[in-house]
Amino acid sequence: MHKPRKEMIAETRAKLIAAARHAFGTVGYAEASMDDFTASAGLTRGALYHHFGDKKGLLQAVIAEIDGEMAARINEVASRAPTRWQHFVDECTTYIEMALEPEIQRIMFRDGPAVLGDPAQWPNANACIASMTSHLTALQEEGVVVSSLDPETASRLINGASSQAAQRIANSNDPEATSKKVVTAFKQLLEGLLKKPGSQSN
Amino acid sequence: MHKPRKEMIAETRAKLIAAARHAFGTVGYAEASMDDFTASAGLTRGALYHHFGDKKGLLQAVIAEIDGEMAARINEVASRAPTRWQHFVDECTTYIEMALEPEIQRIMFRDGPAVLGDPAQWPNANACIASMTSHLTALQEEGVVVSSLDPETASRLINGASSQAAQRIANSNDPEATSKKVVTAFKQLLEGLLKKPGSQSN
DNA sequence: ACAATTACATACGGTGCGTATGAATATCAA
DNA sequence: TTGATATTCATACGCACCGTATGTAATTGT
Repeated sequence: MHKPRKEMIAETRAKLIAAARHAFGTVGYAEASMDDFTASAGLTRGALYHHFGDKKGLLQAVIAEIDGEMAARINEVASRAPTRWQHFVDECTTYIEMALEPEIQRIMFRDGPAVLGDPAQWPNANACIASMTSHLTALQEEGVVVSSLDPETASRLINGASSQAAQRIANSNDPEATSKKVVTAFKQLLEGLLKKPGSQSN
Repeated sequence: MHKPRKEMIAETRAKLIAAARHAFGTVGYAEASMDDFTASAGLTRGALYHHFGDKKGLLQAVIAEIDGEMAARINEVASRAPTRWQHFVDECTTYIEMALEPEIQRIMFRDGPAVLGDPAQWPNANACIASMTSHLTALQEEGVVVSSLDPETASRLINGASSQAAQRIANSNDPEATSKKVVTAFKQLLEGLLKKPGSQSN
């Protein structure tokens, strides 16, 4: 007896996910040959179909993994910030930073939605949104943010702006300069959520 | 002599674009068989490769056509609005409305970016953004909008939020109610761009 | 230890894409 | 008018990829 069986299974699953993640992140989902990247993991498509059903299933698994990592990074940043509002802003900027990585951009923002549809409907990948939403509700209760808006809706809109922000930076030929411009514009948008001192209940 | 040749060519190009647009908009780019939708236009792949090079080229042509229509609709709405700021807001909401159509959502926001990459880099499909950008610059010169932000950057961010807004409405099981929530949240974000009365030069 | 299940590889057929080739028609010059 | 040329599009071919069906070795339960 060399290894417990459950371990072997988890290992092959992990190898397949890792190989697929690399392939999807570099050449893209459509161009990634199942024969190729399963072979690069020392396996065949047989294993893939057995564990994940089909190519889409494997993409779902990859996305779930990445989403988990993103949520972890966001919660990590979440730990230290002076005010809750600053905390929220940091979450957003962290999100933008993560979206700068080509792998995340490609898998989570381009191929993922194209293959699996609206990310809001994904069952396993909404941890980041959930975090932002809960913080927004708290900010509303504290009276920092206008109470008229639905937190999850706002989170989604901000998310859309974030991904555009990241793409703009990533595709720029002067990332430093555009990064500044993008972040200031982004923060400016966020200020629209703040309750103005002179207004009541809006 | 039945028809001038140039007309025949334009006709077949139009037929191919129309057939592809329908196929891409319904079953999606990846699932759209070139044999199938060229046949539905009474042609074969031979014509497609001759005129558009490959499947991606045809997608580009479809996108260019849709982008032209979107720009036309936006400029149409642009004609009448009391203030320039209201004009800008109307542009955004019109954009959201257009993004509600499944065909536009699928082709312009999902398959398009997945196949052709960042829409900001598309050579032929930026008319809507250009319009919004020019209006933003005008608003800055009038002192309505804060001068610290780059107009095109802001337009892109707003665009990202808009597409998310549209997706949220489109995938809702109560589109009426969520539409209200989404639009209010969206307008709230836009207010972040407005210059506050009490502040100077920010 | 033997049956049954599981984990994966192999083999096969079908589909869709890109290219190379071919045929028909229009254009143009003499 | 006519012959040469170019253009439009169809047909034919090979290849890569995907999904399934089947086979096999190893592991688990009894």
